[in-house]
This record gives sequence, C-alpha cells and structure tokens, in this order.
Amino acid sequence: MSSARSAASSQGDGAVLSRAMEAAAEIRGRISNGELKPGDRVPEAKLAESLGISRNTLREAFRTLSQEGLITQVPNRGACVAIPNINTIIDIYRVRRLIECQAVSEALPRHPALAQMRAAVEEALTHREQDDWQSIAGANIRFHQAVFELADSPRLNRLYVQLATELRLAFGLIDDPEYLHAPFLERNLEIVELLEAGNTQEAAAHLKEYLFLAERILLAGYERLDRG
Amino acid sequence: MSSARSAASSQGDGAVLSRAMEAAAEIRGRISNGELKPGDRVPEAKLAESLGISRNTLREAFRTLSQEGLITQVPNRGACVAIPNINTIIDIYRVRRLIECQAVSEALPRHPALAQMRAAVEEALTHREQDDWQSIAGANIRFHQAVFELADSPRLNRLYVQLATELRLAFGLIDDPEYLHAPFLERNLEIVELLEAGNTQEAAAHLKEYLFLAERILLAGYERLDRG
DNA sequence: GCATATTTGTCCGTATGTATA
DNA sequence: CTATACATACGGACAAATATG
Repeated sequence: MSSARSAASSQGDGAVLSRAMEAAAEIRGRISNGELKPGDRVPEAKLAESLGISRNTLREAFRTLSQEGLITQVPNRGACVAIPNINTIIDIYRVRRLIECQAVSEALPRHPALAQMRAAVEEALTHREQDDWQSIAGANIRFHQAVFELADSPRLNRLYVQLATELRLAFGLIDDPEYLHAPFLERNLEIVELLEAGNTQEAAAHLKEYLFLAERILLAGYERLDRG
Repeated sequence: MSSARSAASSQGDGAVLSRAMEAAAEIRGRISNGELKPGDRVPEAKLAESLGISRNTLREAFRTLSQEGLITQVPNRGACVAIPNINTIIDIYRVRRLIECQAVSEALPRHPALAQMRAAVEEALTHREQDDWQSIAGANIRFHQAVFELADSPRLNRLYVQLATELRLAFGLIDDPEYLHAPFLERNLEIVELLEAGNTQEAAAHLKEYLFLAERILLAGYERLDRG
C-alpha cells in the first residue's frame, strides 16, 4: 500500500491533480449532494480513512476548503461544514449585484457568454416541464456563471465558483428549490433577450431588481427556519 | 522535541495562529520585502528547516499561498514565487476597474472609508517631500483598499488583499517606484475631493481613466523588461 | 472539580514517482 | 540510460487541547 500515484498541486485549473486536490473535490461533492450537511463535524481520522488517504494529506485538502469558505476550522476543535449565516447571504448578494450588473451593463455585443446564458435558460425551461427543480437549480447557477463570464476575467470567474458553492450550502438549508427558483425562470429569459437586443442598460436594471428579490426570498426562508 | 504550541487553523481572521499560518505569514513577508523574488524556487526541505517546521506543516502553508496566487506549484517540480505575467496584470486591472469604479459611483456620502482615503493621500504627500517612494507605494495600496471598502463587503475586501499582493509582485519586478507611483498622487487627491463633494459619477470616471493609465504604465515597464 | 478518553497539531522516517544531470 | 535530486504521499508517534464521564 501507499504510493504517490499521479502527484501535482496546481490550483483548480485542471491538468493533473494531487491526492489532496482529489480529496478536496470529493468532499466538495459530498457537500453539494447533501451527503454532508452544514454544521456536520468532519473528523480528520474517520474522513481520512473513508477517503483512503492519510491524515496529513487530508489536512492539506482542509486548508483548501477552509479558504473557499466551505468548511470552518476552529483551533483544536477540528472542522465542520460551514453554516452560511445571514451576513454571508447579504454579502454574497452585495458582491453579485455589483459585479453581475456591471458585467451586463458593459457587455460586448455577441459575447460568447451570451449563448451560454441562453442555453442555460432553455435548459431550465425544459426541466420545468418535468418539475425537475434540482436540474433547474443547476441551470440557474450556470446562467449566472455565464453572466460573470461577460466580464472576461478569470479571477472573477473563480470568485463566482466560490460564491456559488457557498450559496448552494444556503439553498440546501432551505430545501425547497421550487420556492427558491420558480420566480426567476422568466426573468432570466427577459434578461437574455434584452442583452441579445443590445439593450445592456435595461438588462442590468432588470438584473439588479432580480438579485434584490432573490436575496429577499432567501433571507425570508432563513427567518422561517429560525422560527421552526 | 516537537510540541503543539498554540495550535489553530482558522483563516486570516487573526486570533490564534497555527504553525502553518505563521509560516505562510512569514513567507508572505519575505516575498513582500524582496527577500524572495518572483521566480525564486522554494525548496520544501530547505525552507522547512529555515523556518524550524516540518515539511508536512510547510506544505499546508504552501497550499494557502498557492491559492492566494503568491506561489506557483508545478507537478513534482515544487514551488516557486509566482511571476505575474502580462495576462495577470491585464486581468487584475480589469477586476479593479469593474469593482473600484462601481464602488465609487455608488459610494454613500460620508462613508468611513472616505476618511481612510484622505488619510492615505495626505500620508503619501508627506512622504513625497522626503522622496520616500517605498512608503508612497504603501500609502497608495491603502488608498485603493479604502476604495474597495466603500462597497462594504468583506468578500471584496479579501479579494483586494489578494490582488494587492499579486500587484506588489509585479511592482517588485519593475523596481522603480517613482516611475510607477509618481503620476498618481495628484489624481488620488482629486478623486477624494470629488467624492467628498458628493460627485460620485465624476470621481468614478476619473478613477477609470486612472486605472487604465496605471495598467498602461505597468505593462510598458514589462515590455522594457523583456527587451533589456 | 478531577481523571480519562478523544481529537487535533505537529513531527519524523520512509517509500515511490518524476524530472534532470 | 543510469543516477541523482526532489516532490508527493504514507504511516506512526507524541504532546497539547478539548470533550466526557
């Protein structure tokens, strides 16, 4: 047993992945699909065994995840899956409004990301006919990823991946995807069409209102959570 | 030998620092003050010994720094201090224009960050009388940090810290702070005064032009670097 | 309030893979 | 092509901090 397989350790790019990066990806997945829920403790020993890696390697993965905001580490008390609180939500939507609206408002005509936006909307509309809200949520995330890509900035794209991951945690807490995503299908379509028509300013205004509403709905869900 | 001193491992917050976080901070410092220059190789074994920590612990620090973009890790060839290339510069300034200009344009009147902006400008003006360009560079970084803070977003503030660190690497490559920072002292002052007068739109326009110019100057310095 | 068990933080020694001399 | 150097990864060990009885 024990071998150094296919080592490496550049960031998210792709290419070769170190064991630690594989582990980080695996944990990310378990969080995404609900296997690990916000607040769950993540003991080093057990997880390392379950992943078939050593504790040392797992700790490297923890550093990555901690910096992404997916887990929180408290001194000598280990790690647990992060619980996005209201401040987190507010901050994330503040960032999204600032960046997404500006990206839309300065979008170049016929930008490649526009096609991705339309594709995501069409996909969501298809899934709605089957009431597949899980897939709709995914399509919605891709829609906004495409919005970020309008800005043509690798760094902003990376930022979005992190925001989206944190948001998925929050969505998981609410656990009613129809309630969360239903109001936005038509709005996504409107925004795409405004952009395709070259009307960037109105598209940005729509998006801003949209993001305020989304924030409000999510925060309202949180409040209901606190009461019972 | 070997003891667990004052363990921990939350992110940059502060509080207690793990050995790994201390190491990361120390390396960050060595890069900032020029002890480590872009492109320098950073061998695990030597550095671990020099810092008085084990390789495993150092590797945790490397993960952190790698994710911050301060070092680059290539598969099985170890780590070296990141060399910001032209694409990096272009991307960083694209991000800064998008965020800083929007932050200024939506700045609230009498926002606390405004006082920090003015303080940074005054400080820079004082240092200029002594031709202390190192300190002027620092003040300039604080100026733009304050601009980011106009947006009231912890996540954007963290983003700026990362951008600034990468930029410092690039500035270090040019190594002529007067050339880099001289043109911007008066402009900083103008922007503060426009903002204090409540003229957010004009301030944002000024800042946009400013950031385009800064990018151009830095890129020009790069080009000269390649030739000579 | 105290003794014990658990878990973390850290280190060492070592094996294996990859790139370069 | 072999040899060397170094990075990746593993397992085991122990002290300190925390949780538990």
